[in-house]
Amino acid sequence: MITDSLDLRVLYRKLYSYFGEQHWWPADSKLEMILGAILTQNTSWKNVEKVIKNLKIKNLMTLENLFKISDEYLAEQIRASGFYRQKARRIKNFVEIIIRDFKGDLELFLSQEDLYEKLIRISGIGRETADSIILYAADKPVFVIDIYTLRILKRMGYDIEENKKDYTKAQKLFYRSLKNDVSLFKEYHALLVLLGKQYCKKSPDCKHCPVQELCKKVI
DNA sequence: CTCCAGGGGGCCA
DNA sequence: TGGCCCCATGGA
Repeated sequence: MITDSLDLRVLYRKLYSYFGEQHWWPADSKLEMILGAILTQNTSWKNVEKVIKNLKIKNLMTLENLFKISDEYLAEQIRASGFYRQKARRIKNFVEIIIRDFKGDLELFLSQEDLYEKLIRISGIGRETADSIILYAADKPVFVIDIYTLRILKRMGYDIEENKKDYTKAQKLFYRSLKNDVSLFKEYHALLVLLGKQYCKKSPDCKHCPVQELCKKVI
């Protein structure tokens, strides 16, 4: 088992030099970032882009308008992102908290000391979505773990399974290896997703993978 | 046709 | 806790 934290620093350097800056999260506002985080749950970003574009056209990229409309109407507007009835309710759950408990002040909500606990309490926002919001909307240094990250760590030889139960375990690996830097965490997560999408898929393309020398078994 | 995507919640042992 | 099932569209 590889436990040398140097590997995770080497991985970042190699990914960064190969792929370059990713400038995540791609969103025009914090609200858009948060909606994107909910909409992309187990869903391709391509579909989410369509929905975000549609929400802007329908003038629904505001807390007030999202609060006003019915679940059914919102569900119709986000149909292309899948799980649309659930996600409509999840978005409403979030919006209702901001409107009712924070007077619609999203910045005030994001500056809460116990932001993670407040986020995780909202039905439809789990660990990954909460961490994504804290990193990319509140700009606080948490390392986001997703299925790609778990898969990459596993294939590199770490004692990690592609299962949410190893979320905290995977997070600790990065915390032990890296300095607490918001920009670094933002960029690293984006690079891991990119690597996962292009080369470290379920059926991997190790032959062309830019970091295959860090992997335990190359297929 | 099948597989899977920038997850989360409910239920049950 | 952890395993299983459900949610659902759209692209490859």
